[in-house]
Amino acid sequence: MIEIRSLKVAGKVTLKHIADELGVSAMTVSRALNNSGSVQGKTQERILETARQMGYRPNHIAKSLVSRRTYTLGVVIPEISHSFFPEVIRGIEQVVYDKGYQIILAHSSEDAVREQEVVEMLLSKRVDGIMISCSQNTEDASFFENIAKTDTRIVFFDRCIEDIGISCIGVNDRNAAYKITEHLINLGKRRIAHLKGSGKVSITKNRLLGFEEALHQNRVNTFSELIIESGFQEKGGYEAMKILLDLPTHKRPDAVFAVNDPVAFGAMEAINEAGLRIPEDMALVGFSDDIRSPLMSVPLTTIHQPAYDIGTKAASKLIRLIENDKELQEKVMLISTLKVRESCGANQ
Amino acid sequence: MIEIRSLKVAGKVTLKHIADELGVSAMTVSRALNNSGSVQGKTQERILETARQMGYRPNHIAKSLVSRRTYTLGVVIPEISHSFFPEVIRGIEQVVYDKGYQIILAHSSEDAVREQEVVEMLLSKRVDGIMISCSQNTEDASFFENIAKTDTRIVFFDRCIEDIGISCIGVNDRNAAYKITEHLINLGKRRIAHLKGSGKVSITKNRLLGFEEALHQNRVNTFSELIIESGFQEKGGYEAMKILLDLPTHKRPDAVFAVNDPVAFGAMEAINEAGLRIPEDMALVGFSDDIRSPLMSVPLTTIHQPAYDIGTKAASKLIRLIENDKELQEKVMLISTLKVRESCGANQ
DNA sequence: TTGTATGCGTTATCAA
DNA sequence: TTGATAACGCATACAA
Repeated sequence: MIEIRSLKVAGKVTLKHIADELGVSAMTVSRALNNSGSVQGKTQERILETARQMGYRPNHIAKSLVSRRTYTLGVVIPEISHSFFPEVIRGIEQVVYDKGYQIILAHSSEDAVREQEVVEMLLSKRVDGIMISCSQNTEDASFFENIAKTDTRIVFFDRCIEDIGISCIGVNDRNAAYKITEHLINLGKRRIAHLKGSGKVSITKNRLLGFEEALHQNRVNTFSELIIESGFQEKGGYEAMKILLDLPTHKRPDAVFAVNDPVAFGAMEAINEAGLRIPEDMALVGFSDDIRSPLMSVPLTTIHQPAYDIGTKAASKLIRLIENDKELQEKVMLISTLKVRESCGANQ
Repeated sequence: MIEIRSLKVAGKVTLKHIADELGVSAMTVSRALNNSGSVQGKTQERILETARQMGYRPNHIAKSLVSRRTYTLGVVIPEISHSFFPEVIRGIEQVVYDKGYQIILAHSSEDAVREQEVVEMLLSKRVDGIMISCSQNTEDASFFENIAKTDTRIVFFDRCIEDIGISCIGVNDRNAAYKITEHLINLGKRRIAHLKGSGKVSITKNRLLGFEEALHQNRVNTFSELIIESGFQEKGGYEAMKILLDLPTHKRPDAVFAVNDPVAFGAMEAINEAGLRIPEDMALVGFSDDIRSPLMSVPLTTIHQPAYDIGTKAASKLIRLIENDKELQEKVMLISTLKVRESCGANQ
């Protein structure tokens, strides 16, 4: 039983305090606490016990200053209220926790300016790495290229900037978009619209590409007035759909492929308001398999993305990049699956 | 135009580097960068320009070591896949971003052991404060009391430990539970079950209290075999409901009040599997107004909680506690509202 | 207005 | 096995 002379309030006890308490040096305490092996058994025991009693908590700030490692990763997401992202975070959390890291969660609110600000902040906090899914108006690739040149590792997930040598974890967007568009074609649709994303991010480009390719390969006409930019949020989907609905009746689409499910929900609302039925008057499909999609009054046909796995893959990739200098950048495309429900008209 | 002799890769530039570059002292650079006012206009300009060109990024780790402030808050949630929590986080994010703080997100996965571990880690990272919603088996109040004694501020939200002098931001659970139970009584229900939460957290206790009180005040019998612990997750709701369904037919409840919506979803599944209809054979209500609740095939009657506001209030309270020594602990009860949908049988 | 010394809490390094 | 010293990057306090 060791009596502590100066009982400190937890949270402010330092190595020095423990050292003074026991009449040893701070270094010895450090070594004992870190189990370096070079401390006498008896001394180590006394130190451990005293540290416990004094409520010692290592100061990771000081540790980080010395080690230049924070064991903290930044995660930047554009919109936490899309169910896809919390699920990705669950996956990330699982991996980083096991590996002894923490995450700082930052939210860009679909705004590139705010995105850069939060990334700068993460960099100032000296996170060991960053996982990011870009905002809808992210354009400045050089911003990320410059970061990639530093010793801060970075990995994109879902919404990537491609071809700048930074890892990207997502699904095969192009192929999936192709498949779901072809599904509409097989259902007899011939005037197919696309509510496209924004900016230069991968999913905007690749989902559009897959869409166009499917039309082309199946000799279905492409109508440029049926490709409307909607961004990635419900509101944008609603507004983009309004534009399509304002077309003369014979020019209206018979099917709509939305870049993601929230956009499809917005479109759904506009279609309902116009008094049209889904899928009879207009088929509608999305992408991402939002938690609400199977529950809508007309369940939404969509592409299921393995969000949790995207999270685990992104996190393990990032940690490997941090911990292993020889680890290479890579593009990981997980398997997505077509979820046929009712909004496409297949199950009538 | 200033020529930089030693172009550093961004992220590793220090005050000293900039100072050497310009032949001034590090302190002058520090002052210039912090706009302390005591630097000559010309010098300051040169410093700012050089810092920009060299890609200087302040090292918040070092700053924090000196200032003992990290401008980082820990947020501990039990289950990120309940839509309530991401919405709370959105609210928190909004406030902390405006005030210049960051958040470290930690996930206890409904496990008290993990909860303590992540809190210890947050403390080691010297967060300025912690917002926490307890796990379902959190029991150790003294753990939090001890933290409250230190200079790390702490605030509970939604799931609190009460009466230990720590702020709690939530809704009036007891009153809301009373109201929704009385609603069932007014609908003629007389054998009402409660799927109760777990542990010592506020919502378990208060929702049960409100439930019992409503029965009592309205002279409706309480049946102890109809109060089953379910925890807070869907699975627990499913299993608890199975127990009720195994009761002899005449002893089964005619209505069920679940401690939250995920539990109600689990119960819903069990009821469906048993071939019973909601609400005809058994009414069902929840609490929290999950994003899925209005979309279920039988939309769920529930209590709506202002999740976003709970987040903003919790964050502003915490920041005030951090920044103002005279700020007092308080219990904030926001307004919740009864959302009558179809699962209770009112809209038939 | 600018610079020097010192300390924040920890660890690497070298010496004893 | 233990200790003294310096360093991590910055800011406070004081001196010039």
